[in-house]
Amino acid sequence: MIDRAPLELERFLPYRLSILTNTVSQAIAREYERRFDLSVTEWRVMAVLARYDGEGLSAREVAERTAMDKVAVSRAVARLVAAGRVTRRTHHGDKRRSVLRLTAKGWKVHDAVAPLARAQEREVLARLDAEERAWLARILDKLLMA
Amino acid sequence: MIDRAPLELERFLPYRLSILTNTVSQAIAREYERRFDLSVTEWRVMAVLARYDGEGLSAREVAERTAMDKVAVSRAVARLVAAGRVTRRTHHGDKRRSVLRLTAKGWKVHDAVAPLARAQEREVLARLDAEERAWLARILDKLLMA
DNA sequence: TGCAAATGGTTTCATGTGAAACTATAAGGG
DNA sequence: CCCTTATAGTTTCACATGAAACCATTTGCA
Repeated sequence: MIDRAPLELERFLPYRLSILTNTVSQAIAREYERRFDLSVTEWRVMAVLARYDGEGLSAREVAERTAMDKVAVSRAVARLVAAGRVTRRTHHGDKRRSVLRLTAKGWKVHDAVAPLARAQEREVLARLDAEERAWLARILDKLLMA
Repeated sequence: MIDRAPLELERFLPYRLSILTNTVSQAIAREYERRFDLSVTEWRVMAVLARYDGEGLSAREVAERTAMDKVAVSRAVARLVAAGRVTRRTHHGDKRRSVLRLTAKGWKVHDAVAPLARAQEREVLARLDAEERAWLARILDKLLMA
């Protein structure tokens, strides 16, 4: 049986996910790109550095925790270091590895952006009722695991 | 009250949506990009042309129905025309507008790709049970309207 | 009518991005 | 130990993308 019925793009899951992701991400990204000269990739790097602060993550660990590839991380880190938002040192005992940490300046940016991000998330979730939010969380968990 | 708790990226909705969208889209996109030399944007254009066939859509209408901007559509159409998959004529009575249609060759590609796309969607949805699928549809409807 | 504003579409420019190649260092196996 | 292989990270190249400028045509209205 040949499957020739026209594909209805607006009912097609990958398409709908793509639209939703773009609108949700862009809404906030534009804001902090403009106000802080901070790209999405840079923000993600800052977020994980903030979260695992004190440990001093390597670029590879950042890549793992942000689902970005190492090239993207390398570039984001280079910009963050140039902007004085992140320090990069060499790992004791493994000169290949870098040790990344937020600077005080980096923390200030983080503390300004984090509430914006949270507010944006709340705004989206506010359009759902409690039951829908619970299902959404569950569905994402399921689809995202391995 | 200042909101300084570290932002957990892996629980953050925009981030999770972004990961999910990328994995879902790339899984299939890679396949038909390689086999048919067809980008995601080109595929979307073909999908709406197939769906509204006979009417002969303009580039603007394609843009509306694919949520792509007019630049992206212009480029995708140019490639499709060059590949002989789409014809472009000038609208009767409005020389600014184009009238786009799939060629027989275009239909062949469409008929080969559409089942791949559907199969990919089914594969994702198969990871959810019936109840979850219903909620997902409902949640996307709600989040995507307006 | 004639002219400013709007519309359809393309081109240009500056920037972002992934893949692959590359450098440097470390680890592992004979 | 040496030498192959693996790993961390950067650079290069080729291409995708969005914003703004642009051209042609049409519309609205003084």
